[in-house]
Amino acid sequence: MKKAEATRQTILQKGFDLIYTKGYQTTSIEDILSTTQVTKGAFYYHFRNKEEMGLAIINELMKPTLQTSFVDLQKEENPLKGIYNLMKHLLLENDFLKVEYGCPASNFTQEMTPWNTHFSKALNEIIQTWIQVMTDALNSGIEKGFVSKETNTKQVTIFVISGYWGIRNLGRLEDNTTVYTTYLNGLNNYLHSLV
Amino acid sequence: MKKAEATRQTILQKGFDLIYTKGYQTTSIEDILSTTQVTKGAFYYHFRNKEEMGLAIINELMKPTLQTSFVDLQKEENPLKGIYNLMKHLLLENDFLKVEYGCPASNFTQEMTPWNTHFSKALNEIIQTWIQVMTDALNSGIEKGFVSKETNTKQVTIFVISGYWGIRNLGRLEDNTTVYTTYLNGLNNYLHSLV
DNA sequence: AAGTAAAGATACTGTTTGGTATGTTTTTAG
DNA sequence: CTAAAAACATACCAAACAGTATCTTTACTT
Repeated sequence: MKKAEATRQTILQKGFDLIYTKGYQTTSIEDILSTTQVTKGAFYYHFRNKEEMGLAIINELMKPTLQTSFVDLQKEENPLKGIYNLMKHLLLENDFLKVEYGCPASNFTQEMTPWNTHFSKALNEIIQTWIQVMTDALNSGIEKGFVSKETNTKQVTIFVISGYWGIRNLGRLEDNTTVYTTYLNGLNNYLHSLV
Repeated sequence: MKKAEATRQTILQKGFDLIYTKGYQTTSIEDILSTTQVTKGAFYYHFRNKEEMGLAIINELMKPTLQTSFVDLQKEENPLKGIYNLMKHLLLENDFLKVEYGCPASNFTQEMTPWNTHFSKALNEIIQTWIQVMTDALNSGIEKGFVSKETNTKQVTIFVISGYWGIRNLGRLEDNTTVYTTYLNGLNNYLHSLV
């Protein structure tokens, strides 16, 4: 990796870390600079402003990362199992995502949506892809007989993703993984009702 | 109402409006002052600082408002119907809550949790009350035969509330009530699986 | 009506912060 | 090797903002 590209990645990575743990607005550019070896000149060489960095974090860091989690869903034969395992993985086993910090995409959405349309648009693209992948998985699950034919796959997808975002929010408040296991049990029961 | 109390309420009300639509951090005290007839002197007479105002908004405005929505849940005989109607009301019929702005409590939580424990605590109290009320309703629903005896009421509550918070988040992104109706249908199916 | 405390108005301050101007070093192309 | 462009460094600026100091008006009590 070229050196210039390395500093760019440093900024994005550290920027993501700080924003994930503290929020976008409470993370100042100075914060990023002081916790790295990057100077202001370098920062503004790579990004026109703070917003451009934020968008780069979404598009170049978060998007690809989430993309990989879709793979787990796609390689599982039974989508109901796939969905449950994905959620379990995201909530309990992924040591990149922490309870107390919630879901990066969800956090970002909540904080930025009211006043920044660019962010909303970028985030919406991510979530729409997720919805698409899950719906497709459920549809093929119907064909393979894993899911009841009467299932409205789009509806189930929306329902499941809502639950995920919500529980992440709740998890932050309580700062405790027991709500996660409780949620997962609830999800499990729900998914079984779709067979 | 005394005049002093009136200005205090003006601040809280306008503060809530702005925070609900724009977020806490993007709402400056100057914003509140310029959209009301209140001056800085008056503001700082009533509140020691911005945080104290935020907490007052949670405790004196949001808490009581949410309390009233619980009543709907408690007066319904069948808790499953009660839950569905409550959600439907909150999502589609309450013209105080807007799609594009989401759920005030959820928004606040997301924005403040990472850096302000006072806010988290106040918000957690609200949500814990909500959980309690819903669980109680479901428990009495079991006794009355509306809900299956095998139901884990706490689990169902967590599952339902997560869904609500999540869909509000999703609704903001898409800025469209169709996700709400989709969600409500999903919720309806889920609740029927508990009979 | 007068005196006192509550309530409100105005001007100001210190700091944070995003962003710029300008200069220096490093890399790359020819 | 050298010139030019890319990459980085430092000092500075203007705006926004939370909060304070001080002064004036309003409301209440006796």
